[in-house]
Amino acid sequence: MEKIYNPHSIEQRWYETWESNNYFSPDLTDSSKKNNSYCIMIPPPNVTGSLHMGHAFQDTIMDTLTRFHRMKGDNTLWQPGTDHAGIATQMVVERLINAEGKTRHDVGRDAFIEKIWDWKKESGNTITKQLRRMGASLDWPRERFTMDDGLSEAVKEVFVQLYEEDLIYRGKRLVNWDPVLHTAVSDLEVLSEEENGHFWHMRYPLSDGSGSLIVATTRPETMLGDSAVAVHPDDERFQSMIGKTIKLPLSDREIPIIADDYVDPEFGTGCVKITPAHDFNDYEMGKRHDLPIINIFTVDAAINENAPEKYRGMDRYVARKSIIKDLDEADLLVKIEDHRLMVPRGDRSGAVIEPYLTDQWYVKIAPLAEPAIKAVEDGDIKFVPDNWKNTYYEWMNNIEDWCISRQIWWGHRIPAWYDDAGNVYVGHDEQAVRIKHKLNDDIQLRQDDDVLDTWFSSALWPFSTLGWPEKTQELDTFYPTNVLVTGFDIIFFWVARMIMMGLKFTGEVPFKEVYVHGLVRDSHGQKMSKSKGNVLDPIDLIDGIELETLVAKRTKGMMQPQMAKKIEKATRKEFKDGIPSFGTDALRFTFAIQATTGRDIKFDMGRIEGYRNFCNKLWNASRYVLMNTEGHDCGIGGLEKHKNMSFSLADKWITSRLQETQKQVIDSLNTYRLDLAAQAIYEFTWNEYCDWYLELSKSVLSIDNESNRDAQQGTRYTLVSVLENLLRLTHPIMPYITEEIWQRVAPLAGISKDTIMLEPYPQPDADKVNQAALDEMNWLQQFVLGVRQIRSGYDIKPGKPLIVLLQNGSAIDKERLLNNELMLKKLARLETIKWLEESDDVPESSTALVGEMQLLIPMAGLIDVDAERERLNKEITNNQKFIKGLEGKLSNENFVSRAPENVVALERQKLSDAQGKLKSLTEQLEKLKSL
RNA sequence: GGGUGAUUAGCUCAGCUGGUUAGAGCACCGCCCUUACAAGGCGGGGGUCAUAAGUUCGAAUCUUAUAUCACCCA
Repeated sequence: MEKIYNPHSIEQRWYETWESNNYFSPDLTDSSKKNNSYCIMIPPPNVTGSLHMGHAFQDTIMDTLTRFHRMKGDNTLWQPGTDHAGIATQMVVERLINAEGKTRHDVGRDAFIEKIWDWKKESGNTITKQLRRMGASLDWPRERFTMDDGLSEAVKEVFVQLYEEDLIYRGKRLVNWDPVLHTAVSDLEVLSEEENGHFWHMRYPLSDGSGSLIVATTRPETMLGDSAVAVHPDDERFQSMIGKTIKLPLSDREIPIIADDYVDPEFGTGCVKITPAHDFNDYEMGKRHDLPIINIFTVDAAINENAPEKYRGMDRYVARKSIIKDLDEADLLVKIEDHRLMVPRGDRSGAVIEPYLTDQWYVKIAPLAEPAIKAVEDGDIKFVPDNWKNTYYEWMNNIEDWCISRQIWWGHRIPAWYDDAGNVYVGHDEQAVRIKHKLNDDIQLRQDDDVLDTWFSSALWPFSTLGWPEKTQELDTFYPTNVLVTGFDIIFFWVARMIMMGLKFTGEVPFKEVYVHGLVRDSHGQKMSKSKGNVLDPIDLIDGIELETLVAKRTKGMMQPQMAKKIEKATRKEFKDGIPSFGTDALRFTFAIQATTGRDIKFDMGRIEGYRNFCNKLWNASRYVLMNTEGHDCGIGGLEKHKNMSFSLADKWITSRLQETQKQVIDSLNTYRLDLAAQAIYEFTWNEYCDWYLELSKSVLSIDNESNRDAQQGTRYTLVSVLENLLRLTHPIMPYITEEIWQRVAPLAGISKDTIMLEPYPQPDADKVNQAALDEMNWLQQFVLGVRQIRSGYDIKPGKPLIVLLQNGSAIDKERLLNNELMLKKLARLETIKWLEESDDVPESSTALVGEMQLLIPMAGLIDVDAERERLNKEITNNQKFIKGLEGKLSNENFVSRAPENVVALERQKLSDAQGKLKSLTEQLEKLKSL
């Protein structure tokens, strides 16, 4: 093995091996495995997208769970696939066409869609290649795409069924209209943010000339569509005006003054202009009062022919200016206030969304939501962490009908046809519609131009990918799936809709648990975004990137070029030497150890560097093991085959600790605490296996004679078996490095298999936990630590051999010393260890305690008496404080009588230990004084 | 305005159903290139657990209020 861990040379090779051997595929030939199936559906990434840090985090979680369950013996499927991402993809391709100076309308619908398919072929494997780089063990032969034939069939089937049950309807409603994209978008695709704006106060004169009202608005151009002015029914200021009419300025229409509870008398002037065609609240009020709905906008949000001629054709903001000017000239503009208001923008186009009256398709959601709420209430679906169910309820209880039609070209075209009379026919295809409704060929049918919201097909993902509506073996085996891993941002878009559709069409929940993870942010806690220039590409962390390339990447194609300088400066400052190559395993470990439930991750370069170092540590520890075991007798088969093999304290201890670690890792993975699992692995590997066990093994391996053969065999056996177990334990989180090392180590443990990833996951064995060994090892560690502290405290060179004298030892201490003298000498660099008799003179020493036993290092020429005195005094003071606290506690009648017995006993034990220690420290101080 | 979460060492975070002299990594200080690893070893310093009140024999942990921050929904 190379001296330095080099992820590059191993990762690519192993992934190809795994994939080409179909190790990722579940076994469907054996029906007995049906009962222990495990399945995760990947949230399908946009087919034309590329991997970002959020994906990398999420995929690490899913792959860790998948590999864990596969090794546990479950029949495991991680289902891959991509999403056609209607608007996003269409926009990408449209931009390409725009660059050629054409629009999609110049190209035409069919040709445009053809171009998108071409684009998909070209760029669609970017993200799947990147998923492979992450080590994701997805079953690639099953890869699906939301627009492939099978899934499209499922979409039609669902649409037709819902329509036939009156759960899909077509209606003229106010929708969120994107005037740039020319399509309706759902509530969820609209992002409202507070922006600076104005509040215009306008005077509306009464028709009878008896006075006027002042209305305030943030969108004055909508006055062209006003059909009433509303006041609160109890508002005394306006009582006399209710029922009268107003002469609407500029339009010269007469509109009524109405009373409605909705009006907040405190807000603005207490009078609200009502524009039912262009405001959601006004629309509702218009329905209540039977007001006319006057649409004044074109699809571009320019003024249409329903408005006075003067304004027709003007863009909404041009019209706004013109209207303000005209009002001002007519002396009807009272004042303009600065105002912060919520501005709704399309999440794709960034355009200000207008409420707009159009014909759209809707899903009647209430009948679907009810069972979906119940499934969570009944515990059929559990959220992890649990509190997300509140967010889910909150939304589900206030859910509105879902607008599923989009006026774009890329997507599943709505399976509805119209005849010339305007009748609607819904069916799988035109032929089916004709047969069902007995329509002759001479009747012209025209398919609806709209396509379905992308989330409509995503909602079917958990069962459509498994072959639904066919009754497939895959559905039978893997549905309901086990867990959905997702960010909270799409609980509404996607999770809730999958639950509703899953229950509706399969009668079962689509997944039993929803694991909600946090967002990956930059090191300052900022969201990563192109415009901030703080985006990290997971592939760059794996492969490394030169500073210049990184700067170029971050500043290319900026929306606001003036930001480029700032970004360049910040990037050069943060990444002075670019980013080194950390490898996939280090990246995955970084994600895993930070995956505390429901918390965002601040991505810190220090962390990933630390875990790259951890990989190196594991690598080098393995080198040590191999160096000392290859070509030697490693006791393959264990005690059963080698009756004389003997185990040292260290062997028994590390074996015990391995069991405890395994238990903790398994428990943690079962409860989605990847952070605790990774933490346990890290600590065991570094702080126990490497820092103590490997060091202790050296003293056994250094004595190469006949009488030590059984002990060497035991140690070699333990070195190998613990490492082999540790590699399997770690594999789900770090697949590559564990496979690479395991290939060398497994044969030494008598295992000859092709891959670690199909080996069983380690199981803790309680019989292998040796409490006596754990206690004795603790004694040994205290001993070594005591010597090291003295050595370091007095600047004694690490290499200088020391003499240790022991006092006040019990029989156990004596026995333990006898057992471990060799190891102690080696670890603490001791020349001799000697018991002092009562009668012996005690030389000037610095001392440490191991329980009751005193450990003395003679000071002659090494240690400064004053310094030692000071050190003792300090420790005595600390100890006295501690004792005082304990005594206070134990003299408290309430504590002794009310606290559980074991707690009291523990405190008593602590007190007596501390008192013993104090006594011993005081004696030592006395000795120094008397000298 | 409503909701959710957070606040623990200089930084990034653990601390599970209340009982540790409050932990880790990074950073910091000192010593050391000891044949697995300097991407390392050994030792060390550093925290009134946001604030206040309460429950309790006992609170980082439970309750309430306040402050600050973040996100979601109006």
